[in-house]
Amino acid sequence: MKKKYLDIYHELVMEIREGNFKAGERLPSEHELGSRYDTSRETIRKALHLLAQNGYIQKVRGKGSIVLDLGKYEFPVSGLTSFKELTHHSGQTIRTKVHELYQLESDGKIAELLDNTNNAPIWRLVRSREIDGEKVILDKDYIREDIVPGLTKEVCENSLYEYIENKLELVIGYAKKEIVVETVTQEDRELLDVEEHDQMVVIRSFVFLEDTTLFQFTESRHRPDKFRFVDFARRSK
Amino acid sequence: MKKKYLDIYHELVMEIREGNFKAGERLPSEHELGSRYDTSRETIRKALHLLAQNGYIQKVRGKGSIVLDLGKYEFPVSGLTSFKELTHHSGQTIRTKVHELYQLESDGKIAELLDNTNNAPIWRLVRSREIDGEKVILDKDYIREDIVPGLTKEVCENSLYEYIENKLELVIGYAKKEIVVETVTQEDRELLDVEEHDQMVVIRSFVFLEDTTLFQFTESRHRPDKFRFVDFARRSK
DNA sequence: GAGTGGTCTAGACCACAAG
DNA sequence: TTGTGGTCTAGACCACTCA
Repeated sequence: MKKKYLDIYHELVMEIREGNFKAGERLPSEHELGSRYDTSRETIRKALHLLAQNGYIQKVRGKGSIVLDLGKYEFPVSGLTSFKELTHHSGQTIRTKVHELYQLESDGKIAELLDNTNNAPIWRLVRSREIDGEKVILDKDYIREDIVPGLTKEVCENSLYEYIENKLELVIGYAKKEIVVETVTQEDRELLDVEEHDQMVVIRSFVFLEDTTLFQFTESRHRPDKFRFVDFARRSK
Repeated sequence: MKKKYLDIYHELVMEIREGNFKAGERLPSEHELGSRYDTSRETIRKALHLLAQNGYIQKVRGKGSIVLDLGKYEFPVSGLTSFKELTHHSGQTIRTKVHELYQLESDGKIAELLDNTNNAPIWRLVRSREIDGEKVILDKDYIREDIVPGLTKEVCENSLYEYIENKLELVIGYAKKEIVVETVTQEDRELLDVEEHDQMVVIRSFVFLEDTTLFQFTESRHRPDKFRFVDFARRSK
């Protein structure tokens, strides 16, 4: 299905990134954009809604859509490398090592965690992440094998989500997460370069498909000096 | 302005909370809801979009809107009290103590942080939060006095945001946040019950009004054993 | 008063799920 | 084939900002 509003959204993102619309300035009015893209105002509004949700603009009634530059607000003091940079962007060396990959036959606790009613086998996957020569993240995953079959060491060493979304063509819908701080475990010490630290930042997630199926539980353990979480929050309207 | 879609949203939230629509079941179709509320389908869709954004339902094409119960997915191991419970809900005793409240005359670094071009005075506010008899959170705020005038010890001991949004009738638009872990400072030790901990979870935020004005910078320092952040994330469409 | 975004309507056609 | 949600239209009226 063709999504005109998505095309317009991507077009406007590009224009903002390239500086054709600058921070503090206003976008053309919705009426004007409607003419420019030869479409209805409601379709333009869908595109602008996406821009606002993703922090590119702020809509102000009576004035217009103001272009933002959230990147310019950098936090003082902490000169650490960002988590997003570490995991997604930039040319940092990330090496993944698979420590465990096997199927559990409906272990009681984990089966209950993932879904009370399902008796399918469950993958247990343990990986460490080495960034710039230091092993600082430990990822422990439990994944329903009936939904994500065919996992191999090679797949897990590259991007698991790339495999799930592109090869298996599953669509992830939503996730529930928590972030807490806990004491270092023996496993952390064995698989990571914990060094002098005695606490770890722990991110736990339940991950659901678009059709509401719960298929994965993840525990991601980060050495605290290498952890950073950045968030952009806005009221939902 | 009357917002029909907001009324419908609140009505449906109440029905879900009361169990009239149960988790796993489907809401009535958009067409059906349109008849029921005597409104157009697009207006119903706005209400359902809000429900989805806030984790009440998941829309599935061809099937319908499925009611979720994210509350039932509770994280194992960590039996700690949640941050949200601590700060927002429940009958826990929270006592706020104001340690500092005064105006800075355009201090260079802070002025630059809050806004390069503004020479208005800036409030410096330092508060500790005592929860169930332990002082575990230290909040340090810098607030533009021209936007938030009239701060008193009493206002800051109660809810600052209640004052800003209800008394001053300012509307907060969005915020940029980061979460990191840093070592305990001398100030933490003096104002909080740090005990044996040597690290703190630090949440820093830039807070903006609806008209894109940056008016506040906040540093909130939490004792790690009392910190918990819960998040519900979904793809924006 | 002119221009902006916010809400709302009454349709239309399309893609997907399930019987 | 029927029913569902997803996209899109061409209007309308309202609330707000600013000259």
